Amino acid sequence: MKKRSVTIKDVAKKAGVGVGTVSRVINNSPHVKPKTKEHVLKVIKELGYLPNPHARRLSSGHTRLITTIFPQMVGEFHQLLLSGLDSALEKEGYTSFLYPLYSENRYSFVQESSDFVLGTDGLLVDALNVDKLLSSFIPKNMPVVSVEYESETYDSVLVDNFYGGILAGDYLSNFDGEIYVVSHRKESKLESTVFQERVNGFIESVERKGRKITKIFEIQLDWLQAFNTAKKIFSNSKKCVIFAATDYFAFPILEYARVIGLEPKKDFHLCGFDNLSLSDILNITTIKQPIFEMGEIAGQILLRKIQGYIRKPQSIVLKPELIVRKT
Amino acid sequence: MKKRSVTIKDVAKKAGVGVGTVSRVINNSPHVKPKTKEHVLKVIKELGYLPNPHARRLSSGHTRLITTIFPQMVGEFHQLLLSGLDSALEKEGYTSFLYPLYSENRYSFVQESSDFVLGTDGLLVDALNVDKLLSSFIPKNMPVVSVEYESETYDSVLVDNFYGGILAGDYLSNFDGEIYVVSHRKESKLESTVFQERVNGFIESVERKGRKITKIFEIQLDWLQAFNTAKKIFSNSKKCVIFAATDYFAFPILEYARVIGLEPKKDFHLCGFDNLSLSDILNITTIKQPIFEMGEIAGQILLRKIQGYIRKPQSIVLKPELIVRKT
DNA sequence: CTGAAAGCGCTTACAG
DNA sequence: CTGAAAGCGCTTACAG
Repeated sequence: MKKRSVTIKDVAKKAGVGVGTVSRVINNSPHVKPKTKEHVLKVIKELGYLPNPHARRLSSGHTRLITTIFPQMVGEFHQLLLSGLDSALEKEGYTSFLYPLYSENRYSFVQESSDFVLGTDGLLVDALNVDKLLSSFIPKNMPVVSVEYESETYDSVLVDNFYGGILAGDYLSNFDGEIYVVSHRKESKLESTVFQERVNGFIESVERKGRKITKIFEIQLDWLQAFNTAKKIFSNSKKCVIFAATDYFAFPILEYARVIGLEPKKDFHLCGFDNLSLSDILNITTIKQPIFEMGEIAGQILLRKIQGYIRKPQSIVLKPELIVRKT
Repeated sequence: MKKRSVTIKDVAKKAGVGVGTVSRVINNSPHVKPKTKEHVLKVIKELGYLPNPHARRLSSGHTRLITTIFPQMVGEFHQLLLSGLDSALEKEGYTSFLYPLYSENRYSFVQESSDFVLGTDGLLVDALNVDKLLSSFIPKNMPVVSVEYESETYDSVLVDNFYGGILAGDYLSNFDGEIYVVSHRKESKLESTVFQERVNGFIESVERKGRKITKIFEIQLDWLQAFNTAKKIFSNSKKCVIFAATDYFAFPILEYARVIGLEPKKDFHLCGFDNLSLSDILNITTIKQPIFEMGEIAGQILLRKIQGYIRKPQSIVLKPELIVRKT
């Protein structure tokens, strides 16, 4: 029932020019006489003409759009990653929109109706096993970059999580007390293994130092679970050192310790991972990831692939860094 | 240079049928003989055929896609809102992707290249002045729903923020001490006024009770700023009551109080807004918003508009609720 | 149930 | 600098 909207033909007719000319002006082609352009622009405004994006994309073959897929939304982390991505994309007039997989339904949706991914020029996948996720629904020639997961099929950019774990282990091994690890349990088989790698590095380091890990907890990405885990840890031993595989867990742990009157660096030691702003505020020792840079590099690679650069997929691995603060 | 991908014609030819038939099978039309369908499906698989979404959208006129625009990414809040939205959209085979406006560039991008919004069937805008944001770039017949902002042009669904402020005021006025408010300063003129309304309601209530507000702080949506604000507040007066216009601020305030050894409900009182899970963990008294419901209702309205339902724009206003905990 | 054909609204050589 | 026309890859009456 919605009345047909105004098309390029309507504009052409009213402006007394060919549709080609109208097309040129809306695409800012330099090959239009200024006077013609001005006139066409006026008619466009009068008619309230808005080019149909589907038609444009069908004939031009591109959209200047990128899809970004990732598991849960972790506000600050993604804002940083995406800012990095934006900084690369903007230069070429691209932008990205997001498709977070925070529910089962969303997992199946991407896999079943790849349609909306195919409707963009490229795909960035964060912290997910792209190789399994994409399967046969994405054509071979679709430009894809994997972040925080080392793909076998596509270019990847990630941080050396194992080494990050080593750094945390080397730091925490200096202190007395029982050693605990609080890590993330994958909620989907498709999530990447970054957490496992961090833990593996940590284990490696701790063992090299001749220490033992008392217990490893694996929980969901959830404040409350981390809080309750802290409760368990501190009920076992007041004197302890804890590696939280993400700052997101480090906060509630510190918080709980404070509630029961424990003092960081005296009663316990704690090292997080990520270096989110909250670890700065709370003065939590952590492993810093270059998040913005990951996004930026991923964007650059993606753009190159879209532009036709072909090469064997390779991985770019950035180094994490220990930031010692007051825990 | 990328080799032309396989089209519906290729499939038709190889399967020995017309393109119409291929179209019918990929669209799951019931008017295809099972045998034909099976055969075509086989050929599709052999050829690795993937329908071109742009062509589909151009001729069918729809995408079953919704754009969701909102300011910064606040992990949990949006995950809830979007889950509500999903629950409405999924029933009709729709899904939404996100376009957060966390940077200046993104603001101008939506406004300049409305293109990618027009490429979807509908638009959900959260916590933004839609009326100004959309201006002339969105055609009049585009289905739009506004959440957390009362639009003059479109349907809106929101919580009665003023009343929420009243609830907070009625609660906090019971306690002695200087009264402070920590609210959000808009980072863009286009952000909605929910925070202002909460504060207005709070002021109204407090004045009715014959009390006075000592100071109102307006800060960015940032842990550190809230933390530092708490520092200022507590350096003025140890005995105080604080209204944090979002739980996001309530946490660092509580945290700071704890660091300097203050005890909630004894030394100070605190009421947040939103009822995010962290306020539950930290036992912060707060004003609960029905976030999921907002998303769900918005989705239902959007769907109806897409389906052609036309009516005057109206607002649906939900009631917030005081949740008394240990602050 | 199926095929041939028109049409969706653009872009882009091509010829002038 | 500009117009007429082919083409992008589908969907959908229409006729059979």
